[in-house]
Amino acid sequence: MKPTDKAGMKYTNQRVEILAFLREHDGHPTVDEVYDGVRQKLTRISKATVYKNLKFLTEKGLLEEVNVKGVSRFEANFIPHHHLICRECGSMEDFNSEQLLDYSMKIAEEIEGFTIVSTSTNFYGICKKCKESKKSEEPKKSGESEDEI
Amino acid sequence: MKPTDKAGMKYTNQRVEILAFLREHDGHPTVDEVYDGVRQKLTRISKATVYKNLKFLTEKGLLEEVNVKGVSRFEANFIPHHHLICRECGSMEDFNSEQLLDYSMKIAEEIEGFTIVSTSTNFYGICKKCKESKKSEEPKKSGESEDEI
DNA sequence: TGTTAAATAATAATAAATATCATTTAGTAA
DNA sequence: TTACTAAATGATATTTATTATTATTTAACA
Ligand SMILES: [Mn+2]
Ligand SMILES: [Mn+2]
Ligand SMILES: [Zn+2]
Ligand SMILES: [Zn+2]
Repeated sequence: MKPTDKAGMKYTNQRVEILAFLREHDGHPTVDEVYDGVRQKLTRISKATVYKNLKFLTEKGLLEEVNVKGVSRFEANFIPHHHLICRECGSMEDFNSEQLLDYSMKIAEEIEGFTIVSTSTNFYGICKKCKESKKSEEPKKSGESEDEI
Repeated sequence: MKPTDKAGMKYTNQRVEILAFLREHDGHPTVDEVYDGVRQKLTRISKATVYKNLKFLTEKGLLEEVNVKGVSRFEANFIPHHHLICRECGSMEDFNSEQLLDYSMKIAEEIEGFTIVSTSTNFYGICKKCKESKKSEEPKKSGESEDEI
C-alpha cells in the first residue's frame, strides 16, 4: 500500500500496519490475532480500529475474509490457491495446485448464468497435530454404532 | 431421522421439523430462515431451540454449517458437491461435478501429513440477478482507476 | 402409566461487531 | 511551512448474534 492511491483514502499507520501484518502472516489470522500482532508495533491501537480497517480493506479488495467453524479469518494472499481445513481444530492451511485451478476454471467456463471469476477448493480432513493427539486418547470401544438418520 | 437411534437423543417435534426443513430446502438457509420456516408448522418454537438444535445437529453430523460474507448458513445435503458463490449478494447455489470431485480427490491423495476425507470447490463470481441489477445502475464513468496497492 | 433424563420456552447473560462522537492526523494546497 | 479539512482514530455506547440458565414439558422406556 503506497501513498499513490485514490483520493478519499488515508494511509494511516494503523491501516498500513494491519495490512502489513496480514501480508507477513499467511496463516489466516483472526481479528484478535491481528489485533495482538499489530499491537506489538502500535501499542495504543483500538480494537474498533482493527475491526473497521479489516472491513474497509476487505471492501476495497485488499483483503479477503474466510470463515472456518464460525470464526472469521483474514488473508491478503490473492494468488489463487486452495485450503486444507481441519474438521477437528478448525486450522486452515494454504495448498497450491495450478493443475486444479486450471481444471476448475475449465469446468467453470461451462456454467451458464453465473459469471465465475475465481475458484478455490477446500480439502477437509484432519491435520497432523489432531491426528496425533487422537491416537493417545480414545482407545476405541467396540460395538459403538454411528448415528442413523 | 427415525426413532431408532442412539440412547440419549430425543426426537422432538422441534428437532424433527428443523432437520426436515433443511432437507427440503437446499438453498442453504440462515438461522432466521430456518426459524421462520419451522414456525409455519410449530408456531410456538423458540429461537433458542433453533440455535441449539442447529448446533446439536451439526455436532452430530446431520447438518453442515457454511458461512458466506459473515452469515452462517446450514445444509443437510451430504452428497459431495460444489458451490457457486456470488461476491455481490452472498447467495450460494449448489453445483455438481463428479469429474471435479474425482480430480480433487486424486490430488488429495498426494498430500502428506493431512488426511483428507472430502473436498468441495467454491466458484466465486456474480450471479444472474446481480449482473442484471448492475446493468441498470452505474453508467460506467471513464478514467476511473482501480486501487493500487 | 409412571419415571426420568433430555429438550423446550422464556429470558438473562455474554460475545462479536458496529455506531457514535470528540479528537487527531494524512493529504493537499496556499 | 503552515493551515485547512475530510478521513480516521480511540474510547465507549449500542446493537446483534449466540449461548447460558432455569422452571416446565415431553420423548423414551420399563
Ligand atoms: Mn489462504
Ligand atoms: Mn450445498
Ligand atoms: Zn487439527
Ligand atoms: Zn448475487
